[in-house]
Amino acid sequence: MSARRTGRRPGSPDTREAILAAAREAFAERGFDAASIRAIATAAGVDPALVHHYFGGKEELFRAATAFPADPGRLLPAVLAGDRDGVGERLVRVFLEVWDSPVGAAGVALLRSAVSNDWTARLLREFLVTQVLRPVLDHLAVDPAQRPLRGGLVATQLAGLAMMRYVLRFDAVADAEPATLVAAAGPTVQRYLTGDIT
Amino acid sequence: MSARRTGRRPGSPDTREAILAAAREAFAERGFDAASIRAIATAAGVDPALVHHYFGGKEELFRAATAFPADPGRLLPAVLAGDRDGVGERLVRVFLEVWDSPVGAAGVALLRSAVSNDWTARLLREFLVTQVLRPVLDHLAVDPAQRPLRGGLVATQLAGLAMMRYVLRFDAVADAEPATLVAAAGPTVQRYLTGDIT
DNA sequence: GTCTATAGCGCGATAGAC
DNA sequence: GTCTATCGCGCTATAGAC
Repeated sequence: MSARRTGRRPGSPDTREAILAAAREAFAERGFDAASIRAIATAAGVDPALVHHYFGGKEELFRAATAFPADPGRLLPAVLAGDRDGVGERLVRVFLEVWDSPVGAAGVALLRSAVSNDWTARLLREFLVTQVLRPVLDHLAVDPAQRPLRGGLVATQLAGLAMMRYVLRFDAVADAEPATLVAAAGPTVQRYLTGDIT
Repeated sequence: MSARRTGRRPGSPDTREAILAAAREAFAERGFDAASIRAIATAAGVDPALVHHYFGGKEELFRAATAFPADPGRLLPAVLAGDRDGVGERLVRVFLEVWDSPVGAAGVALLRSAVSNDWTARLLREFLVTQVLRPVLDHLAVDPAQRPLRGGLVATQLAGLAMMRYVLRFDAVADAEPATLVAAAGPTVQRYLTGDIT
């Protein structure tokens, strides 16, 4: 899907998008460090220097490629609407929907890079906390003293799911139907959010 | 930084062990790709060429450094002994004990490297399946048709725990008491092993 | 046994020609 | 706007001197 620009664009209008798509894929596949501008440029059919021309540097390219296209502010209301006991299941369901979709590559890129790169790790932590965990815990009016731990536990299950399904590609998890994983992990997340964890 | 002495290191008691220790730490901290033999050699106070002399190559050094010193065959009996409903908790407890101990660095190295390196990912998958999941599922006599999924789910929770506690260092999880995490994640693992996941 | 030196590679980045 | 050419770097690995 490419947004067409109105008005005359110098050169090929799609070049920028092609670079971004190639970058997203490369970062998702190999992580920030291992992905190379040269390989991205080749995949996009352009010259490496052009990438610098458009984006300035590798970090800026990464940020542009992973700028989260799925605005959690738009998705969370659907998770939070409805009964309190169903938040866990709905959170896992939306999580899988996003990550299974094409934009999920940005998430994979972020996760894969966060493992061996400090500043992308911070990016991921902040995204998780401020965009996902905090709003959910707020909405459920969880005891503030328990929020860090409960949020962290939710993060372990979601991150583990993402790791096995998208990064390490553990067969049984990677090939499972979303509904199967929702049924399995939904109650876990629900318990971490509102259940008895002592 | 210049602890360097000219001439031959006399009677260095165990240069090999020093290199292995430095390697384990470097691989745990930065992953296979990002860790460099040069840095490892410097940390161990030896010349990079000496590392090659002892171990032959980077891959062999990695294998030597992560050769799992905690034999699961020795630890699993304690997990499996006892009531069937306590396997989840005991598995999480032993898991944390091993990873919190010095030898846990090998696990962190393996996990961190598996993310951006195909053959270390395979190493990790095989270790998980053959050394941990399969014996546990066998012992519990889980329906063979369900073993891949149930094993995969257990893997998501354990891997997520390891990611948050040791790799991404999500505060609430990294600083939590082992007992807290056992109480929280134990029942999850137990349910994935023997509970209702439909 | 240990170190110096270097080959050979891929990388990010940039200058400047068209 | 796009590309060629190149700089400077860090890496693994090896050859060979002490």
